[in-house]
Amino acid sequence: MRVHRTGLDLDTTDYSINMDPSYTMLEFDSLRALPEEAESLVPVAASSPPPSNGNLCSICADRATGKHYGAASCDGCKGFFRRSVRKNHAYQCRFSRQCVVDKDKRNHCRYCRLRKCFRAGMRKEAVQNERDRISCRRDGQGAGTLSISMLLQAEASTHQLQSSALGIPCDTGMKKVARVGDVCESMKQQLLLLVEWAKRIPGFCELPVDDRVALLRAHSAEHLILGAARRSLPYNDIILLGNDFIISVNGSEMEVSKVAVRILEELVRPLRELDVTDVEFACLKAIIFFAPDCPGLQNPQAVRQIRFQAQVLLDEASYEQRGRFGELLLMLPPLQSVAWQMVEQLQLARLLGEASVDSLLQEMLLGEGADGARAGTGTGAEAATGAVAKGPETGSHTEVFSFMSPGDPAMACGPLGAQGVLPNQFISVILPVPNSLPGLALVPTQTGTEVYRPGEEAGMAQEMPNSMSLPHMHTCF
Amino acid sequence: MRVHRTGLDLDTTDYSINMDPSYTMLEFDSLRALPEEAESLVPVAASSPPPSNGNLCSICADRATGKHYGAASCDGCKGFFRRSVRKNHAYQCRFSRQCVVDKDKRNHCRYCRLRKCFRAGMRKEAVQNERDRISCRRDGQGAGTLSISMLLQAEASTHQLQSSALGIPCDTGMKKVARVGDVCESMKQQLLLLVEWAKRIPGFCELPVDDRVALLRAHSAEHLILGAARRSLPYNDIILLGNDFIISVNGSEMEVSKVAVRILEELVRPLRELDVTDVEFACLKAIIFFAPDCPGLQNPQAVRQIRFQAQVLLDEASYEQRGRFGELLLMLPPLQSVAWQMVEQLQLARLLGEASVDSLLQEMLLGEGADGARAGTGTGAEAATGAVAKGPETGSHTEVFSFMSPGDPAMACGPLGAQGVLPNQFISVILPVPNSLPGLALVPTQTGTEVYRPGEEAGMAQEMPNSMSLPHMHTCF
DNA sequence: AGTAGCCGGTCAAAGGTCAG
DNA sequence: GCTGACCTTTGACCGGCTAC
Repeated sequence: MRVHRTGLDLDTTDYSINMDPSYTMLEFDSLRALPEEAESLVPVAASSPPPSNGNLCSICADRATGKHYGAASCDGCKGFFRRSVRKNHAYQCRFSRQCVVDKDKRNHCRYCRLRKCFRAGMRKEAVQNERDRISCRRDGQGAGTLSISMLLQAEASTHQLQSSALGIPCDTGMKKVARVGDVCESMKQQLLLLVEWAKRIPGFCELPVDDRVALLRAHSAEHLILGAARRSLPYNDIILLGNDFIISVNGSEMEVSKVAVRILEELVRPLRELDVTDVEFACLKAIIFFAPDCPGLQNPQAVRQIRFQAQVLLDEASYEQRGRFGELLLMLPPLQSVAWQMVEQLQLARLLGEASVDSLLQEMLLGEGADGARAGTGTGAEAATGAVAKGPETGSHTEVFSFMSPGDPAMACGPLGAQGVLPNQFISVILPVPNSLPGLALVPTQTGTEVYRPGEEAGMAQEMPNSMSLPHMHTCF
Repeated sequence: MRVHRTGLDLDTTDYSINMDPSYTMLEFDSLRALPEEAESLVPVAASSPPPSNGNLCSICADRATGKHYGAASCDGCKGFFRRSVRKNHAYQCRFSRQCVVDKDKRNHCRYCRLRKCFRAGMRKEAVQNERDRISCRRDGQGAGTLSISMLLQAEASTHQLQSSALGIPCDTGMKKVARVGDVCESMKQQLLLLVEWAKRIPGFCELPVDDRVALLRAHSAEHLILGAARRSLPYNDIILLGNDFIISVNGSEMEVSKVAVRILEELVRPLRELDVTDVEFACLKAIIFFAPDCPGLQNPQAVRQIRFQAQVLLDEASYEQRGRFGELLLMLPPLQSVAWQMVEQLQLARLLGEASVDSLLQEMLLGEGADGARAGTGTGAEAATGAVAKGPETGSHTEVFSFMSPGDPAMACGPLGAQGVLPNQFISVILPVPNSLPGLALVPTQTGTEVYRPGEEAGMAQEMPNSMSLPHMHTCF
């Protein structure tokens, strides 16, 4: 054990500097040290080539001697992990399980050290096992590797677009209370931004086009709600829409304000209490988006893998505070619930003629003709294997009740025939930019399948023929 | 531990640099410098090794156990030096700082002993930070907190009850395919077991009675689904019910089998891939149960705290596999989704007269007259503060659509008047044990508010008058 | 054939323990 | 409370195997 100094005793200065390392940086390091994979859990979560931390131990930030048991680590953490696994040690933290694990203090708490080993990607299966090592599979490289910076960029780009492209003044003092139409307009804008966001995620662009469509539809309502909640964090008792209208608890129409109250109580309040960071928001968004049990996915495993990465990124980003990661993930069920209620309200408003719902909202939010707008709904991600084959029974009571709720199970399990038809039409609708967002510039997607044709987008969403894209739902009305 | 110092020991300079820590041992540092003559470049260690040879302590001439902190020394001097440095002890010589330090008299003067340690070449830099305790782990188990063993006990007790109390053989080969009635019967049994389970959780028993009722209602459907999924893990393509009936993907009625497919695809499959443990199941159950955004809670913070504990327990139980905790929590949104679909099916079946839904199912699953059976729904946990005050608008379109879906928002946000009326009645219904579970013995709860009265429970659920307990929902039909 | 990467093992020298 | 005989843990270094 080299007590402190290496042969070259120049470390002394470094030492005093490292005494108080910004812990976040250490986290960042370990965060980049994404492990190869997580067993059967997820195929191959690509190992990220650690750009900055090069040869730092992802557990304690000491000098790493290579990858050991799945994580770049120093000899100390390597030996510690091996001994712990071999002897099946059950450590206990004498404090609150948030001990700092760095070069100086790594021996202070074995529980927290071991835990950080696991978090950094060490796997106990790698101990004592064969020497073969799967290191051949080490480079997933660019394919499907998520990173914080990528997510932040995607987020920033849509925010840029939002504030610069909208012709509506965003910073004037008095904000107008939104009416139903304003809400719909805002939702539409936000949905377009969601598409933009998704296109900035390389993993998304590499998915089959049908899967991309499915993902865009599946949780769009939750993204709207999450975005609204986030936007409203600085305010009290109002929801700030993307188009600068507000929804007030007291001053808005009843149907609208009911959802608003839930957003404030169940989402804004806990988000505020957690003081969620931008990074955490970005991760949450990706976690919601890449839902592997989204109905009709051709390649759910790829989606699961991306979500896994996002989930691990969030874990790393929120590691410093004990229990924080769990609290963040536990926002998702209420978010889903509120989102559904919003969709129901929208449905209702449309039925009553209070809102004009254009095709975009129809297809993304109301899940027209498909299973969209519902979380983890439908026959399941892998349903295409057979369970869906007996779909056509939907007709029995379905048509009667299908208008009951956009989340009606009969709809969700409806024939998947629409999948073959809808997606391409759908994507042609949502990818071009309507005039309402004049400054919005689309970057070409990496797959090149969708092309932005400047002349064709105007009013397209409204004018799109429904005959093909709404094969099922519209027959119910 | 190898101390990697070469013959060139530049510590002298370091020493003077490190002088600051207001340490009275500084005295010894300078003292140590004293013996050096003009040649301060000569390493101390090189000059120190006194005639005292390999296996003699260079401080007290006792038998040395090796090199410690830079000098061959015995365990006594080693420990003495470590303690002195660690505790920053300031000794004083009562004589003239010329005390003899040998095996016999080494404890006579700590000042002179420590000085001799330094002179022999011991360096305080070689003393490390305090480490973790090796043995004797004291369990700082706080009272009133959740624990794994508590959760496992609660789980085990309901399993015991289940297998011993049911008059139905559980291990015969051929299992019967459930019809709608069988499903309902199973659900009812499981809901009663859920109540039993909850009563084994001390934190639950300490909640206000209305909150206990609210929690029991809020996510009962998810518990049924989770239980079914868990029970079905060992099988393929079937759902095993608690009463030993099965739901087959192919052989069951359509409505039932649709939910079954989703359970299999979205829940059983990932749970199986994760190979979820009993402990993890137990934690998940508690996390689902203690939902702080359950509508109408008087004390959401207490519930949030319990869930936090459960969530942290799960984290600790699953931290050995990277990303596992997140994957487990991410089962909850699809679970919620499937649960709602099941409730909708149940509602539908009841509408069509296919199922006889008794009061228990009505109140716990369908959320009659309250917001139950929905996850994180309603006006929010803290809604009672004011948002609900303007509830009565529910009547507008609500009655028309309230049967649309058990999760209908209009219902969820309905007047909370029911809360004052329902709970106590409700709890009186679900706490006694119907005859269908003859062997089920209730343990008295710790609060003592509910008492098991053996003579009164028979058929109570069925016979309970609906007039009070279903003030809202039943008027819709 | 050589080298890089990762696993296993070793053991001096850290650490902690707990009667006395 | 300190001491020190006795035990555990740490980690720098090295040997060996596999893949490229």
